[in-house]
Amino acid sequence: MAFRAFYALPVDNFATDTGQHTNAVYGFTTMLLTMIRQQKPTHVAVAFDLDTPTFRSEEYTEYKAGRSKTPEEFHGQINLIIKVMEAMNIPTVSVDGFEADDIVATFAAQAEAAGWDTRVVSGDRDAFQLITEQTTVLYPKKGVSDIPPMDAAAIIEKYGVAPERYPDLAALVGETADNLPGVPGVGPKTAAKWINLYGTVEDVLEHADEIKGKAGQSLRDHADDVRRNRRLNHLLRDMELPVALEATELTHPDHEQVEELFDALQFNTVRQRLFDTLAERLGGEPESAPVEATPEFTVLTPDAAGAAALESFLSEHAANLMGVHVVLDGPAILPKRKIPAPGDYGVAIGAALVAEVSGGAGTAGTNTGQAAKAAVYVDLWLPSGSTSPEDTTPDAGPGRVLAAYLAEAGHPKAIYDLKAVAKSLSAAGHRTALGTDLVLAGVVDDVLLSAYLIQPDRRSYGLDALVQTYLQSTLEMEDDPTQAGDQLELDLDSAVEAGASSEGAALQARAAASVRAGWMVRRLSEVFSPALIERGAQQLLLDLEIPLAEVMVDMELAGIAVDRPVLDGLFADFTERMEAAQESAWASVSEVTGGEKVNLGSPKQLQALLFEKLDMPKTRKTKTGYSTDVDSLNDLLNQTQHPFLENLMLHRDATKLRQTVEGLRDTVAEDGRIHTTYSQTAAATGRLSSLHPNLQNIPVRTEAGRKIRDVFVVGEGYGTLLTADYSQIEMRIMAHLSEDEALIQAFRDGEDLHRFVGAQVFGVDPADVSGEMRAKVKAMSYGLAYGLSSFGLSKQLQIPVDEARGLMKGYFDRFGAVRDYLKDVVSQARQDGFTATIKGRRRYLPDLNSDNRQLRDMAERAALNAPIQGSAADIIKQAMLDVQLAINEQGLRSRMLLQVHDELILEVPDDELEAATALLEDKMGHAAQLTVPLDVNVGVGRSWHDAAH
DNA sequence: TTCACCACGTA
DNA sequence: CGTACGTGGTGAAT
Repeated sequence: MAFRAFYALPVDNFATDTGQHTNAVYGFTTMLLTMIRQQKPTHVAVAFDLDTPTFRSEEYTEYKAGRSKTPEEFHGQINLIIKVMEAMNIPTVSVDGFEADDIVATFAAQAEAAGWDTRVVSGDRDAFQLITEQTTVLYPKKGVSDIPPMDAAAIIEKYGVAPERYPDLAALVGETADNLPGVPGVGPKTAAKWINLYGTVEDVLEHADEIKGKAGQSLRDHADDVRRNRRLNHLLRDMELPVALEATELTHPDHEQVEELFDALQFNTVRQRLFDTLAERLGGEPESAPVEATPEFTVLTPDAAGAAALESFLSEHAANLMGVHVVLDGPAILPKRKIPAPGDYGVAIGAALVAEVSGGAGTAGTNTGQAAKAAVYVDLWLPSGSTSPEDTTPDAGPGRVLAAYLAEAGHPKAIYDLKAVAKSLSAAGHRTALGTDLVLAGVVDDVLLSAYLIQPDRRSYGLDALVQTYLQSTLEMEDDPTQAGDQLELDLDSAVEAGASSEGAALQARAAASVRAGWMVRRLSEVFSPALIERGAQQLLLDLEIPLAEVMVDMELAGIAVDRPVLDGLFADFTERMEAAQESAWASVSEVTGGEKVNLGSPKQLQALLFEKLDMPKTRKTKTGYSTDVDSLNDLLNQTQHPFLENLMLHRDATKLRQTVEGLRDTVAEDGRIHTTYSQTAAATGRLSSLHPNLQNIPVRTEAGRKIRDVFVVGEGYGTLLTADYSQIEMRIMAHLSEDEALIQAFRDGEDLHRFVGAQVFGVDPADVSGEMRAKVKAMSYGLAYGLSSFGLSKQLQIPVDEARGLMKGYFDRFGAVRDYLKDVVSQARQDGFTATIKGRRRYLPDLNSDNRQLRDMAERAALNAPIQGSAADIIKQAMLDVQLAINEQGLRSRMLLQVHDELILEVPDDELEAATALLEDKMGHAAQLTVPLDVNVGVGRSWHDAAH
């Protein structure tokens, strides 16, 4: 059942912050609680398999062979389940040499003898043989929520034989999972026919000669297999068990132990369900409604009465933290290829405000009673039939009151995805009844950002996923997951039936969903707040990430102007190059291919051509064959001088550039600008990422690629683009964190870092450091921050491993503190379980203690890099805030448009150029106090390319 | 239509 | 056998 739970529940949604997976624990526990509630047992025991051999594997060494080994993520969860059982005072039994099903069968036999009704819950069909009048088997159909009871009638209906004959049927058919082959060509239907004709397996075999045809011959040929199967699938019913039947009586759980364990597992909701379920069974206090139940709410009418109702609601609750959920109707309903433009970022069509009445529940995790809640919903959508805001009387409705509340910085709000909400509210005036844009202030928690700070390497930060992980609940309208799903439709139907208009019903449903989401945001905030404080991440949230989200709203809305003709010209140019290279490539192999046009974009077809038809030497292995990446192709070119390879690489280059240009062209909005979207929760180190399109990977290294940067230009009404980037920020952070005197001195003296280091490593004068030496040292210095090995360095520099090792030794001899620092980072992280940046941003790396060497090594390299990359991210984020603040203070029109990890791009009116330059140098240069100066380079130009210095 | 894989652009 | 990302093509599976 634990295994079933493991595969039924998404492993990513069930993990503690430290990386312990809990999906099997969660699934098993909830399944057991459901069983207790449904079946109302007086006695419960749980049996486990052991890893050790059993009498079955002794008899048949192939038993259960060929099973893929247990996934890494399942590891350790069984022990956690046993701990949960201990906390619940439910005995767990396992016996060396036997399987869980034998234990279960023995318990069932004892119970039957004692005249008890028995339920066996098992994911093994062999348990069907235990079914009698008194004993029912609960066998999971799928997952852990659909576990129908199987009695004799159900078995007969499903398999056509009585339960006691089921193992006979299984013996004939075979069981793949146990590696027990049956009679080839015989399925359940044939087997059932024979069993009903003759009886047991032995009876069938006795009459084997009477069975005609292929099946009969097959049976005779495999009689031994069948007998073996039957022996092995027979469950023992007379074992010696270490626990007496009477000792399995269900009792009250160990309250303290459950609290402690569930704190560690971060089960915040099941704990209540556990106490409630057991209390209900054992006649304790009455069951309380779950904390996550949707609050009762009022939909405010779009008139003076609604406004008054909202006023009164706010006068009572606005001073306290409220969960605010804004219904966005936008990207979700836009066709995928539609290019977002200002006003298209999703439109706010309603908002729910949810408060927790003081005197209700305490802090998260210690809730014992039901929280008192209060909620209202304000719809902002244009009423049916109206085409413009004028059709309504917004001044009289609750919209104005809501707008004032949202804009009031003194009213604390918890929200989900501040940036997205603020963007859509800023466009509210276009499409809602309010006729004005909305301002959002007073956000003291964005649970999206809180979750990211707590666990920065999650795959999904969707509200539903967070609710699942941290509240073990769902956004679906019904708490019971087995009944979720059709609830919304049901509500709609019943409302329509009751005579309401379908529009009214839709409003009601929208309101309910919004209120529920608002409540979940409120609850998440409650759970996250203490967690943030415990991690020292509260400042990061309040002083860095939340204000940064607000800054990015304006950056995203601004976008960056593009020169359309230049863009189109590049596309044509790259297309031409691509086609030319393709023709040449095809021509250069036409003799081998017979003119067949290989798809140059298909690694698979390339492999066939290069390694089979042309019989070139094999390159690096990939999962699906041999690599055709640039390094490999260059190696091949050196060895074979085949012109196809050159043409192929030219084609690759041209295709990639063309693709980049095409991607940009597709995303130019109607305002002639490209609006990227920054993700604040994508990179585990704390960096931002850029999406739709990604403007953080625009080519720069090659001449042809750099031309693409000429496409990004200053927009109308502004004079120039201004770029400012940090020079060698990661190396400076390395110097700061390692406190290496030599490195620090180099930066303080303002020397060319790589020249300086080169001089040290090669033992020559800085003036005598050749370009080649400098390049080697540069590669090494940066590589160190990533955990580069001598092997990797040798490959990158195309030098012997010994030489690479010598380089590294030379480096560490001169910069010993760097080596000590790198060593300390890993050992400290192994101890703490996390790394931290200069602002205290953590990254958890549980794999540092993994048994798997590859995983462990990867985690070590991540541990080396995270503090450095993450601190750089902290610094530029701080700089962005400081820059924006200074722009505001000085009343400048200049505006930030892009961030590319260590670079900011601004749009500046001519008369502000001086002020903006000074401001950037100052704010970026002083965003952090390091032991070394932060050096900033500023460039100016009409395009991004020209502004590069 | 979805997914894994490869390849490749940036810092 | 250096980190952190996002995008897009291919080809197999659904």
